[in-house]
Amino acid sequence: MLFSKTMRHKTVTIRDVAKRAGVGVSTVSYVLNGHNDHVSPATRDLILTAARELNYRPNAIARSMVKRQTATIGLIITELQNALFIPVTEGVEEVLQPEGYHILLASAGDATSEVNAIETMRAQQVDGFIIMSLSMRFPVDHLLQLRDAGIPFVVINRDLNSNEISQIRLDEDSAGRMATEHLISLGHTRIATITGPLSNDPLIRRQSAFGRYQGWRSTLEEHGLPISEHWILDGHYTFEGGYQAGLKLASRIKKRSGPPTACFVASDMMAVGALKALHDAGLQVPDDLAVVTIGDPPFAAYTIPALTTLEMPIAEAGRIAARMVVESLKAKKPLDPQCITLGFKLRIRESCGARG
Amino acid sequence: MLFSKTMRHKTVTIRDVAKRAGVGVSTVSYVLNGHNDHVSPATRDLILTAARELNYRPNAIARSMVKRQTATIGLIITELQNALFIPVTEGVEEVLQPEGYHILLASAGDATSEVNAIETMRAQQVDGFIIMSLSMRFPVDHLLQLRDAGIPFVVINRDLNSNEISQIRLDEDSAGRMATEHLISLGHTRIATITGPLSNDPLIRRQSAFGRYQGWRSTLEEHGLPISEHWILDGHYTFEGGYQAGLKLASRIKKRSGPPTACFVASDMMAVGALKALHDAGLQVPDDLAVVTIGDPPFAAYTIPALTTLEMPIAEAGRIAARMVVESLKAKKPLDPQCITLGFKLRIRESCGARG
DNA sequence: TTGAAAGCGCTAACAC
DNA sequence: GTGTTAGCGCTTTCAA
Repeated sequence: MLFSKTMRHKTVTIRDVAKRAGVGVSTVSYVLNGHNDHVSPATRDLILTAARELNYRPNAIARSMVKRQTATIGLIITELQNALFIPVTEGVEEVLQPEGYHILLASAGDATSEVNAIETMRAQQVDGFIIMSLSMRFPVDHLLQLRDAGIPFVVINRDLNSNEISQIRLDEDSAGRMATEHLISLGHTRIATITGPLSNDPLIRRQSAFGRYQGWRSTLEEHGLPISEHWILDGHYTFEGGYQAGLKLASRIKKRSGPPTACFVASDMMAVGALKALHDAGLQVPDDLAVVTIGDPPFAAYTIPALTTLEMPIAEAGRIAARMVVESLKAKKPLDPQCITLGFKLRIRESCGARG
Repeated sequence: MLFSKTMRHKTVTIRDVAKRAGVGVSTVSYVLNGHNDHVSPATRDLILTAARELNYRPNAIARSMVKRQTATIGLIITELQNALFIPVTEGVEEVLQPEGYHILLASAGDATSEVNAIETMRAQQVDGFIIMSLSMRFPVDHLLQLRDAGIPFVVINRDLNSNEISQIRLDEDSAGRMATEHLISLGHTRIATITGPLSNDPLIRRQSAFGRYQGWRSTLEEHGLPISEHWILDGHYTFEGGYQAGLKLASRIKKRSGPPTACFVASDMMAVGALKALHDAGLQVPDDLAVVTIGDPPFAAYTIPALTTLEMPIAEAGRIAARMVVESLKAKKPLDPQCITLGFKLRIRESCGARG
């Protein structure tokens, strides 16, 4: 260490480096930014050693100040507790980091705090936004405002019927269809469903829940298969909700009055709950009830039985979103609004039986 | 909207507000920062309306520039995929957000990228750091350097034998002991363990794995209970590792040559794997083998059987860490290094039998 | 009670 | 090739 303890709070600036190297600040700036074409190798070395000797550390804030960009992207998540948080963040980081962008993170569970988070981050001068939501209905005004401000951003997993906003959606309807088709292809004709929150309360209702449910319903209708209202159970997208729904299903099966032989469970958490309920009720999966679900968490292969499920392309959504805003930033062109819809992939394991 | 589309990129500055209100910039600054004592209510109103009319948005970057602090904390995580990521982040955000601090997020899986991440964030002028690790052995030099720079930071869950660095540790040893004691209190005398990576390779080895293993071992020794080397299986802290270890345990149990009747599984992921292995082998938990584990993920109550486990105080660690660095920042005093050790809490469910 | 002015550390014309 | 200089938008003495 070159510094005594007493000096350590004095920040070394580009001016100090310039002085020590006996050159002007702009030359230092050029070298530090790799604009070597304009600088002779000799001065270059001079500057580099001076910087090293002084333990110089460029101040990115000052740089942002003049360049008027921060190389920082705001990542807003509606719920940290949500399992999707990990994969999006992974995807986002994976593309942002090599591009030299940083992530400013905030969680915002409702519309008000989302507005606040965006406002704060705009104050922090983030260059763009990635907003990962829970597919609830949210007001859209503040997003349009963002767009008007020319700040690139993309919304993942929200139900927006605006074509002025870039968004990445998951094809929930076709997920419901794929799951149901899978069950039908296995010979099932009596198929129940455990849904996410279908409430009309916009604060609770999840669009994904509705989409998945619709997919299930349409598929049964198209195949001319029976739909019993008793076979539609709301599991609230929670473990416990899935458990309770599973219990109801189990009692129905035990009564043997034309019970379902299969069930489409709209989320992995609910599926885990349902599996336990069925087990607790003394029923066998898949023999008494085949189960297919959505979401492929790490534990899906280790439940009893292992879950046949539709993998959600969440990390991919994160990657795409990140790429979109980075592209826009690099091209210095506004992000022209597009809606990308991502599909799900079937992972066959045990919960629908050995054949699939 | 007051602006036409063409003007929307012209940023409104404090000077514009001052001009419009017919006052000096300093007065505007006072008002905007709530230093109302020095300003007459009349001018105050003037300024506030001017700001509103211009849709003025303060530039936090410029502010940071002069105040030389950013109200931003760097959060460095060794592995986004790790389940602990969610609870720490939650804890950290919970205390940081109301204090007006922001989170700059980065993942860094090895020592080199940790050094890089810290360097980048220092360039970004973060005010402090929270470093959440995987309890591997990491070099400590860059941390000491951070400390010398007077930047407050705390390290969570790393095995540092430096008393110059603030850290929050989990009492892994006593977790191992508690788990084992629980099994013993239930009458078990033949107790196996599935451990985390115990390898001597510092890149793989986890200190937590070692601590938990030691806790198990010491407890058995103190009780004069037998320890068979065959009862120590490395499950690598993964689902699959737990599964494989579970399979081995199962074959040992079936041979009936003095098999273990209980097992301390050092992580919840491994426990889930082991549960499945035991099930696949046709064995019953807890009847054929009681299982106690560490980590209380949301699904723990819904495995078959539900996991009796030791809850890790990870969110609490995040909260404490965040509080520590915020305190230090507010007091403008260096964080005096302390090592806080957090304990685990027993959650009794089904995997050790109805009695516990 | 208010305003003018001097920076915070850096980049990028613009001169030489 | 290299140095001088004018800001980026804000806070904060210091005078008035």
